[in-house]
Parts: sequence; C-alpha cells; structure tokens
Amino acid sequence: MTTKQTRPGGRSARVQQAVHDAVLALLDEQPRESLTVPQIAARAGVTPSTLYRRWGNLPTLLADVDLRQLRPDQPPADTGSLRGDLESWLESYVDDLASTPGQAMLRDALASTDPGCAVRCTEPTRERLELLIERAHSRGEAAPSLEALMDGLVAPLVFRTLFSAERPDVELYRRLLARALSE
Amino acid sequence: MTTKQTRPGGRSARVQQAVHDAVLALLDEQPRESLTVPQIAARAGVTPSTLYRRWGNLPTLLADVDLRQLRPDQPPADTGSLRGDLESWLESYVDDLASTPGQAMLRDALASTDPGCAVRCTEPTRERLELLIERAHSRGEAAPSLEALMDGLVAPLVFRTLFSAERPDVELYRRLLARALSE
DNA sequence: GCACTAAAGCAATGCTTTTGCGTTAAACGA
DNA sequence: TCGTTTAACGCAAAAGCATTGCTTTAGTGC
Repeated sequence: MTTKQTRPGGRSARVQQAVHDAVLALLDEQPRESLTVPQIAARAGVTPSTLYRRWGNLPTLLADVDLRQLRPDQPPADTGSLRGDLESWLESYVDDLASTPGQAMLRDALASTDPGCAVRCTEPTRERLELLIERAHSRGEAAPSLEALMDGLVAPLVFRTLFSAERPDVELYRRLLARALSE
Repeated sequence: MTTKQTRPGGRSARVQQAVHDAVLALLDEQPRESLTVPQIAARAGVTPSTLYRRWGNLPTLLADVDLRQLRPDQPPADTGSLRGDLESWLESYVDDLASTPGQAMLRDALASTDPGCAVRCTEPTRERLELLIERAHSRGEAAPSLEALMDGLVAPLVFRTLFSAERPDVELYRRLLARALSE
C-alpha cells in the first residue's frame, strides 16, 4: 500500500507563489468582481488549467490567498485588562469586517466549494481571542470561554456585515462587549 | 417626466411561475450544485437570456425562489410563555438551518450580486421573532428586543452553520436561549 | 381597436471551464 | 550520482456558460 504522495517542493511552490503574487497585484489594479481565472493565470505566467486543477474555482483560490495574507498580523497590544484588550481588538476587527477586501474574503470563503475554507477563515480570529483569554488568565482575571466570545462578539458582528449591509457602529460593539463580559 | 413603467401582468407572471416551478422540479431530481441556468431555462420553456436579464445570475435566481418558498409557514404554536414559544421555534429553525436546502439558500443569498438578497433572506425570521415578542408583551411578559434576539440567538446559530460545519445541538441553543432571556 | 413599449425570443459572439494527452521535474531508491 | 516513478504543469481542443444587439410578442393605457 502506497500512501497518496504529494510533491510540494520546487516548481509547485514557485507556481503557488507566482499565483498569489498575481492575485494581489491584480487586486491592486481592479475590483475583485472583474477578476477572472484566465487573467490571473496570464499574469502568473501559468495555464488556466493549472489553477483549475489545483484550486477548483475562483472563490477557493481567492479565499486561499486572502487567508495566507491574513496571518502576518502583529500581536495585539496589551492594555492591562481583558476589557481593554478586547476593545482595541474589536476596533480593528470591525474595520476589517467592514472593509471591501474583508467582505470579499468572507464571501469567497462561503462561495468556495471546499467547506473547510469557511472553517479556516475563522481560525485567525479564534487564535487571537484565545491569546487574549490566556493573557487574562495569567493576570488572574476571570474571562469568558472562547465559545462565549465567538457567540457573543464575533457572530453578531459577522452576521450583521453579511446580512444587513450596515456597518456595525461603536455603540453596538460596546454593548456586545459589556454583555459578553458579564458572562 | 415619465415614471419607470413595469409590466407584471400576464406573460411576465407566467414566465416567473414557470421558472420557479422548473427550479423546484429540478432540485427534486439533482443536487443544487449541478444546476445551471440553461438547464432551468430549458425546463421552463424559456430562453436563457430571459433568466439572465431578469435575475442576473444563478444564485440570485435560486435565492429568489427559495425566498418565495419560505413564506407559507404556519403561524408558530402558542405555548403560553415566551420561553416556550422560542424553544419550539428554535427547534424548527435549527432544523431549517442544518438542512441542505437551508444551507444552500444562505449561500445563494450571500453569493448573489444583489446585496438586498441577503437582507431579505433574514426578513421572515425577523417577522417571526417580532410576532413572538408582541405576543409576550400582550401577555404582560417582559421580552428582549428584536435586535437582542437576533444577536443572541440567530447570529450564533447562523454563524455556526456557515463557518463550522457542525450542526448546532440542543444543549447549545438551550444555553443561548437562557442567556438571551436574561437580557 | 390602436399606439406604445416592457419583456421575451433568437442568434451570434466571446469568455470560462473542462478534459485528454504529452512533457517536465520533484521525490526516492539503487 | 544516476535512473525510475509519477505528481504537477503545459498545450490545445471541445464543451458549456454568459452577454448582447436586434427582432418579435403581448401587456397597458388611451
């Protein structure tokens, strides 16, 4: 029995890098909606069929690029309290959600044929919140569980940006935060 | 100045009906993912260009059909208390969300190029919850606001079905309900 | 009825996606 | 280091989807 082999080295990696670069470069020149697979392929110096075989379709490809782009985020500022940490995190998180690329990423992750795409796309947020919770614990502060924060903060914010088209305002996330911290 | 005229009678209505029927019939025979616009057009006895001109694209069309299908719901049972009403509503709501067509509708509404699509798709839920709230008030019960229920119940459930692939279980929505009612 | 025009039909066109097959170059063992 | 194996890519043809200009049909109001 042979385990299914993969071959990530050399050429594959180069192609992936070229494609990612091409996507970012193109997104800098035109809106996401007018982006096409053949266009990306051309810019990356690759055949469209390569992209289709590796990613399957455009949303999956874009979600993958966005996801990788999302990572290199600086560690969140330590304000001395969980409430402060969450407040400062919320500010930038709401900005991300409301931004055009942020919304596009959510849409792409959900439109992807790969179900794991949507799951992965919330991973960075989970990790970030988990860090804040651990930090609170190490201070001796009581802190809600990760799930409580996801339900109480992230879910309402994401829900609104997806289904209501109005940007969450400061008052809203203060209210959500107050309620989440009374867990 | 002439107001923009529309012409909903006769033929237009017939085409719309035929298309809706075609979608439902086809969905009964094959998975949503293999559905195409030309296929629907053929079944409805209509040209594809008609569908493209009226709906723009497949997700918008499917979301429209689903939305119309969603309406004729029987009024929710009156259990005598808001908690009971919400519990029984939650049960069927979670079923809807977890079902394949339910998930497909969410995805289509979000994938649609018409932003209003996603908004409309939460309307039935809002109306339903508003009814339960009014009912509670007329009993003299205290009740959370509609927004509080959307944030505390709907948002976490939708978020999970979209981003976590695991079906919300009874324990979860009991917990959410308890918390929402302590508003 | 009659004129007006929104909405549908038709058909040509361009673009995207899929697929079969040959080629290239990682991965691995001798 | 070299040779073998095969995952991943390139190429090109074919299939299918989306778009558009023009024509025809049939609601709507007079």
